[in-house]
Amino acid sequence: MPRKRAPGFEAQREDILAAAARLFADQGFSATSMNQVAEACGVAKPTLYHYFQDKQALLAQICDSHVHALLTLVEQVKAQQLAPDAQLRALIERFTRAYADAQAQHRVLTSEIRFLAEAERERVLGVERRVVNEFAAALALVRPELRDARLHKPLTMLLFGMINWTFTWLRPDGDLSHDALAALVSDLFFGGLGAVHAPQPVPTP
Amino acid sequence: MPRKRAPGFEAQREDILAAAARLFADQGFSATSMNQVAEACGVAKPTLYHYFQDKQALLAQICDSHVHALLTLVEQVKAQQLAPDAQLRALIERFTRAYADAQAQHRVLTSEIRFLAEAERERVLGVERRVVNEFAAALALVRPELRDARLHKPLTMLLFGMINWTFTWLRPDGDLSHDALAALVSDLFFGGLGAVHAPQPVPTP
DNA sequence: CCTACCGATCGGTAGG
DNA sequence: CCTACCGATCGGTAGG
Repeated sequence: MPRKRAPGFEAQREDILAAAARLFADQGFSATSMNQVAEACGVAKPTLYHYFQDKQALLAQICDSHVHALLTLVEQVKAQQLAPDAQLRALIERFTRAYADAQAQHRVLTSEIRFLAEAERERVLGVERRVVNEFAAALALVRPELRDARLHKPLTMLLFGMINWTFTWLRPDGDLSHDALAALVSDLFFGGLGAVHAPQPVPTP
Repeated sequence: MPRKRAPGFEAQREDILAAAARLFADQGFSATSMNQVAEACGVAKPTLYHYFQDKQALLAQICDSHVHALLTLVEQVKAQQLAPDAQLRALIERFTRAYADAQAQHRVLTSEIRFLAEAERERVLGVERRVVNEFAAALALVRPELRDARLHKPLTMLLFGMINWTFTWLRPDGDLSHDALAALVSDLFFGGLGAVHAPQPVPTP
């Protein structure tokens, strides 16, 4: 019989995942102990093993759910059927905001994925690849000749670099809001696309 | 009397640092054991403690020497007294190349710095700040109104994001060389700078 | 007796 | 869901 509130298995599970994501993001997966996770959500260590098989399962769940959230976000934008420019701008804005809303999950996804076992890592990377491919396709609609020059994916990764790197320097309470940042990234990237010249249009024989 | 070769204290030290940098970059600082470091350079673990006080001293030395290499690189470009555009382009090219030449050190500097004790971390971050400030100053020479809008540092960090993020996707044996990447980053960033508009020119009262 | 290093093992703590 | 533990391995150091 619960004492204070309905236990809420799912709610407790989410609490644990959120606490783990924050700790993994701040300290790294390896340097974080299961005792720290337990303490952060006010339960004893063995309780964690009631909700998750082991430490890696926590990491896998964080990465899986966040990468699927990113994929859903891309598909939502795609479903809007915007013009190419507007679609790419929308993607940039939504991803910058997603980063702001799920900072810890995003950092775990990008930095701690190497600690997953191969099967889980490949599954997550597969979804990541779909997200990147959607971005690259949106970019190719804006500047088709960049796809012919095989530059649409490198440019997509440079864009992800700008967005993902913000965790190292952007202060949530600083002068620059995430909205202003999204506008800055959009302006910079769109302006830059116009200046990129495709040198060797590789023929496909 | 040495058996095979002159022992070379400094050479052995450099060997250890190189092996540690690679392991720390691939596995993370916490997940790398001193035994692994020792094994990677063919010595017994206690030998490591003849060259370095402890595991953290290895990390501190890697970060210190790499961040100073980056600072030296910036100062070399500055000493060339190039025109603003050429100087910023030179910085981008040199940093992209530095990343290619010292991939492991660069990844350790950007990802594992949190495992340093506060004093060492602050010392390294201080040098990093000087590097960023030099980049931001070079950028402000190209587009002075961006400094007035307080966008020169965010834009500098977006540039670092593009360069530093390459470790997640750029294959050393892939189609895109580091030279081609440097040109791509330069074109994209310079083109983008022209498109960034400084919305609120903050007056300094 | 010094240096440079090895085989063995220390006290503590990790995940489970 | 807690107390009490385990096999193993951690970073660091003893004697020789």
